[in-house]
Amino acid sequence: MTKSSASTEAVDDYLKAILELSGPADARVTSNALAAHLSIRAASVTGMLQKLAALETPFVLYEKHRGVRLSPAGRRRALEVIRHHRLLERFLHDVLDYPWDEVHEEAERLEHYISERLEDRIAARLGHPGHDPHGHPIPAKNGAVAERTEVELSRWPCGVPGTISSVSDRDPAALREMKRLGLVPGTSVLIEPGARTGSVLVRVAGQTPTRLAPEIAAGVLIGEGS
Amino acid sequence: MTKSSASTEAVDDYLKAILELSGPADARVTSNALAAHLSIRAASVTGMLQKLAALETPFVLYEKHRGVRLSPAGRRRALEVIRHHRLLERFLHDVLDYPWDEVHEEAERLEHYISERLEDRIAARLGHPGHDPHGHPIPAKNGAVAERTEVELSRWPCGVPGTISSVSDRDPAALREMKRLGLVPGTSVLIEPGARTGSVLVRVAGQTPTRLAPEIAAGVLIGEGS
DNA sequence: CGCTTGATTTAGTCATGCCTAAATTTGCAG
DNA sequence: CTGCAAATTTAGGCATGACTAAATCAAGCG
Repeated sequence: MTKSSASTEAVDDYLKAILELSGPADARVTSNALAAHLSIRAASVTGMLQKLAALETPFVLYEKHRGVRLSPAGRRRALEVIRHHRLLERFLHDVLDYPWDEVHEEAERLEHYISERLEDRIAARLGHPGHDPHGHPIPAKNGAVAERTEVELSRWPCGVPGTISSVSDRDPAALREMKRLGLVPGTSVLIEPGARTGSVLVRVAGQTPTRLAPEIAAGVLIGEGS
Repeated sequence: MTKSSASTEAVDDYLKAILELSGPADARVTSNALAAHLSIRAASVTGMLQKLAALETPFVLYEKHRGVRLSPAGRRRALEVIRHHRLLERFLHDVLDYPWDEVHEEAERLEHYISERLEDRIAARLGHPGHDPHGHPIPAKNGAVAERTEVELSRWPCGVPGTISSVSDRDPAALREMKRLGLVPGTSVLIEPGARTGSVLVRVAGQTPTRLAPEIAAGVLIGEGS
């Protein structure tokens, strides 16, 4: 008796993790990578992947020892949860005045529990926004996600003006630091030449350049724009 | 090793049920009553009550075969969850335009997952309301609940003007019916004499009296007021 | 080609919370 | 006071989802 669908918090988290780790190329994701990302043991991952692949409508395509990829259903659910997350962040930030370094944790919990109805109401209330407060695109209801042409900050050429596109929301301290430096999505910056160990020298228009620590710089995407 | 605190969705639901069933007199609640209220088996209730009573800080006082009562900690948590629920209902209704017969279900799910922080933001945003959209009082953060002097509609004396105080939110159809009849909290009404089988003849100021079915009337509280 | 090493899977546990079936207790009628 | 019926508890299971320890697989090296 293969189980039907339904989706728990744990399942949602696996699907989101697979989507994030597989990248735009939809590469296979290893158990180890998932275990690290989810902070659980690899053995637990294997068990779950076997279940997710054995569902009546499987959420993943799984070949033992070769990693997993999302099935269409799995991708659909993952995008739905990400949509919930980013809409919630936008909502908490815009309507309830949450500071942008605090929205992530709350959204991470609630994303699993809001109904389709609430999702729609929030989106309507916000005017169907395209991005969360950190600059990440909000998937549409049909799963469409805006193209991402941005690159990591450390890969942007020196001397070419660019615009901060998004900032990782996984580390509140990093977000506070970015805010302090004025490096919020939409900000125009120049990369200055300087010693590289992953760290980056950034200049916000008209200000003194600042050095960003590698952990922080790694979470910043930058795109074209004056 | 007795387990510490933490509180799951299931635990919250038990505590809320005990609070609701024990009434203002804080009477003991039987396993059977809980089982019926929660739509689960009595045997499952027994197991859970034993756990809730064995916690490092017990949520209930439990004597086998004699029912349970909430401990101070249990009461505190129950009131917190009810506060979440009613604040959420108010919020969904006022800020997100949910119809009043739909707020209950959504709030029932979310009440377990909102942080203290979000609770506070919502309360602030609403101006610290005292009642949910159905007229039920919202417990204060310290657990204080407004006195309830109201009585069931069927117990209100005929001919004495009263004001609809609250309407049970457990049945969406009943709520729609009440809305249709204009019987929302705050409405002034008169009870007309008429055959009683639990049903009630109500007259909203200036209108023709309507007969309320017993299931519906049972969920309505009425108090003094023109 | 065989081996070592790291990645991965299997096997067996545990806690949560629900269920059924089988005691057992309680309380009320006679 | 007895005994039955209803309420309640015990015993034993199942599903979820995590963990540890012990296989096993795979991949690169010599």
